[in-house]
Amino acid sequence: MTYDLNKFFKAISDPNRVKIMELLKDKELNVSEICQHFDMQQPSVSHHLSVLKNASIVSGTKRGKEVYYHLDSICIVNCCNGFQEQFVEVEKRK
Amino acid sequence: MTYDLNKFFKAISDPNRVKIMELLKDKELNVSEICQHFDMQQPSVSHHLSVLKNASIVSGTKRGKEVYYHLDSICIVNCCNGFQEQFVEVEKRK
DNA sequence: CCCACATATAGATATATGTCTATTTATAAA
DNA sequence: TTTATAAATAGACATATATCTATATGTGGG
Repeated sequence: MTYDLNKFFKAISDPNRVKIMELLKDKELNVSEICQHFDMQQPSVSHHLSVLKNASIVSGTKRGKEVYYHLDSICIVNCCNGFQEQFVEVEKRK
Repeated sequence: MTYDLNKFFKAISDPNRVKIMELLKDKELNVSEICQHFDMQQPSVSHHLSVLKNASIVSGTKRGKEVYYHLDSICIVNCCNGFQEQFVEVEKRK
C-alpha cells in the first residue's frame, strides 16, 4: 500500500480529527459514540471521519445499523516515517 | 524546545512548502534562490517561508541583503516521532 | 411492509488559506 | 545621501474547508 502524504497531513491538521484518532487509539467506536465526545453535530463528525478514511487513517466496518471505526496505526507509522526520510538520514532519527 | 504539532502539520500540508523543504534539504538558500524554483511570486514564497519558520521547520539568517533559510531537521524528527507516539507503541514503529 | 434509528450526503454559509499587486523596510553600492 | 536590490508586509480576492440544517439511505424490529 502506498499513501498520499499530502492527504495524510491535511487530515491530521485538524484538532478535531486528531481527537477522533485519540478516541480510536485502543478501541473501535461507532459514529454515535464518537459524537458524544464533541459539541459538533453528527454530520460534521461524519465529514471528519470521511476525511480520515480517505487518508487511510481510519476504516469503518458496518455492523448492524452502526459503523464502527478503527485506527490504522500502520498508516500513521508509514506516513510519519516516510515523510521524515525525505529530509533526514535514518541515523539522526535515533 | 517544545513544538506545536498542529502548526507543524498545517505547515507541511502544502505541497509548495514541502518542496521548499526539499530544496533546503542539504543546503541553505536565500529567498531569491528559492523563488527560482517556483512560478509563484516572491511575496508568496516569503509567506510560505514565514509559515515554515513559525512552525520552527526552517530558520532564516540575514547575511547582507539576503536572508538565508535552512531546514531544522530536529524539528521534523521530533514532530513526526512525537505524533506517532501518541497513537502507536514504540515496538510497532520498528 | 412500516417505523425508528444510525449514518451519509447535499447544499448553504462563514472562516481560513494561498496567491496576487503594491508598498515598505533594510542594506549595500555608487 | 541617493539609488538599487532583497525580502517582508499589507490588503484584495479566489478557493478550500469546517460547520450547520435538511434530507436521503440503509438496516433491524414490530
